[in-house]
Amino acid sequence: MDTSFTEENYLKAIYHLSADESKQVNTNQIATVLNTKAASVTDMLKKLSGKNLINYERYQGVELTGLGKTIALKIIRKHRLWEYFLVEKLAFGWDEVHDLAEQLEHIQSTELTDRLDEFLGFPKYDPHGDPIPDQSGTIKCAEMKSIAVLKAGNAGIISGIKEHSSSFLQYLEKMDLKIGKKIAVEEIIPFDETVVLRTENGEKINVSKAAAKYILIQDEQL
Amino acid sequence: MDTSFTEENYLKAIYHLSADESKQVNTNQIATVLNTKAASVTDMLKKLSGKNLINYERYQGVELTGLGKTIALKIIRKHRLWEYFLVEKLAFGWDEVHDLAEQLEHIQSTELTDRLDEFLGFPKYDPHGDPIPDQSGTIKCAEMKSIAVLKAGNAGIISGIKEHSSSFLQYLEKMDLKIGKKIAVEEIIPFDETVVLRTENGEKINVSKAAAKYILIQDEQL
DNA sequence: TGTTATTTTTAGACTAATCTAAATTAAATA
DNA sequence: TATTTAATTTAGATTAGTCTAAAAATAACA
Ligand SMILES: [Mn+2]
Ligand SMILES: [Mn+2]
Ligand SMILES: [Mn+2]
Ligand SMILES: [Mn+2]
Repeated sequence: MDTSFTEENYLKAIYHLSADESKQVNTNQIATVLNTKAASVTDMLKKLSGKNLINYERYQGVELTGLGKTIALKIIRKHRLWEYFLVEKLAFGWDEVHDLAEQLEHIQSTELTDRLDEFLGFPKYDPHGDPIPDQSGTIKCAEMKSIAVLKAGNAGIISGIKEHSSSFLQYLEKMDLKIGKKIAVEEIIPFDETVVLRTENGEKINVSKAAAKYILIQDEQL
Repeated sequence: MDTSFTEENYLKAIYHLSADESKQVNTNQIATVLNTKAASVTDMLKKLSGKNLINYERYQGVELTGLGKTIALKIIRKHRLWEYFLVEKLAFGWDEVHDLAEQLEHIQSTELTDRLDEFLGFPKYDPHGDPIPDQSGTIKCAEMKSIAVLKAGNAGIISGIKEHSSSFLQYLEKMDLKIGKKIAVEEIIPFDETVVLRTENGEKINVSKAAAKYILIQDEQL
């Protein structure tokens, strides 16, 4: 029961696509996120199906089996632990670590993963606020909402993002909108729905509707 | 100018073989250390030659070009830095880290390598006493000799080993023969050439001729 | 030096992962 | 419902890396 680098990437892609949309995942969606062609995806789906990692019927889309989900979560665990390591120990910026983690997530050794986890102090969230699955593959999924749905007066702690492109990460960096920061919505300007945020130290930050959609907050600290 | 996982392993193997024997490396030697067949090696030699990473003429063996050596040293640098990380930061045993480093050495990013180096405090030697090439690929090659060639009364510091199998590493572990330990040769028993070592704290350790061959010492600390 | 043994290379085939182009199935819509 | 459009699958080819078996070159040695 060995999974190749490539198979792992497919499982991870299917996991993320089905988490976002919580339904059957289509061939073309997978092709898009993996930067490959639909024909290649079909070939791989047959292979993964043969290994009982996905449920697949021609033309009907796919979903992960229990085994497939377990493997996907192991990859995601490694990805996020390595991202945490790179930011916290090697002083990389949060916009610089994803591509490296894409490589490191394929290192095969649960022993290494678990020791890294311990070395890092069992972090719950990666640098982008995404939850890190524990040894058993369990994810602590905090209740989060986009600041685009908030009303004036609402408050919370920035806890996650829905967009991981480095241009967006750099935007947040520039705006000083960091994970863990406490913010309150002061007003929403009607004209273009700009969200005006107020931070704990009185700073005012204007966020466009487009950006607000991708910023997630949590009500209270756990 | 991109080198694949496989190409990197060939370059590394050729480097190590030519360091040991300091001459042309043969097809069969490479096949042996890489656990592959001579025919596969020939194919790869042609490919590496086409990329100017080795000098190769049919039936005459190979040697690395300057470029090939540079790449090999980068892989070795990464291998040894990761081994150091695994032992010093994640508390792995020195007999457990080689296979993991075989995977980690192929992670592509000089930025990561250099930051890891810094994080570790720019170590000069890996857990097995092998020198870690610096950023420019320079190796500090200390003068070492096998304790099998010593006479009674000679002394030095255990600084390296010539055999990296985990069974040998575990043997040294059991004998409490660690890198950095100061030892003196008390006597060499004529019958079977057993080397009797005396450590700084008065401990006596008997080492067989077979094992003595693989243990390297240095005269003085630098 | 001629013959045998060893090493190395070639020839041809295989697998994993990919692609393009064509065929098929399903979905959308007139 | 019939027709058009979009999504998906198949067919056939390609590339990297590997293999076995056979041929060719070199080395060993009688
Ligand atoms: Mn990431
Ligand atoms: Mn992340
Ligand atoms: Mn090693
Ligand atoms: Mn080592």
